[in-house]
Amino acid sequence: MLDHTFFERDVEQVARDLIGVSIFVCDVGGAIVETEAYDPGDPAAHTFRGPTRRNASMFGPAARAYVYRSHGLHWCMNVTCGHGAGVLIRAITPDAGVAVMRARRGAVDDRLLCAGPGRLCQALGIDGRFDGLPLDQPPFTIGLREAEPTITAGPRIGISVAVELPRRFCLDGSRFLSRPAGARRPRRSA
DNA sequence: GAGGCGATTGGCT
DNA sequence: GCCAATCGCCTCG
Repeated sequence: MLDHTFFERDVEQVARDLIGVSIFVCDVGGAIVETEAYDPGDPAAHTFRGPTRRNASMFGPAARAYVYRSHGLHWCMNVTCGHGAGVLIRAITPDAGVAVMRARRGAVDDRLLCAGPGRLCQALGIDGRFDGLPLDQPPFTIGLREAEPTITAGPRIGISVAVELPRRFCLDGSRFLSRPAGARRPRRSA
């Protein structure tokens, strides 16, 4: 189990070190394969302009969930690192509870079950009620990674400022990324 | 108080 | 490739 000191480090390092870490919600989940780092000095971050009602949990304790609604209909989850910094979890491998994931997501290709922040939250049943919850307590379970992964860094997805900063981290060779490592535009086929 | 827009996704052309 | 869905948050007046 990762303790809070893991999350209270440089946010880019946390984002790298989360690749390969398993995350479950009520025993549904898998290994993280794609993350993005955000901090308050970053124009692309929700916390760039200081605390607001929405981003309050990002300014709270580290090692908690920051869950926000995107485009009015999707939920996305970050891991908080304290002081307005956090790591967006963009994709995991569907390892445990795949039948539950398929039921929640509808009949889709398994590669797309958790390939994207909105898809991932839908598959794990994460919504606004999870905002601010500690990650080291139920319904969450965080597992240690088994081996040192090979990681590729590249530009983040879906932002309009600070687009060139290489703050997206992907597990090399994963089939479950929201789009290929290093790419700059959303995956089209789906 | 009003208007614009988004750390997305899925469907249609 | 383009665009709608959908609504809360944020900015500005």
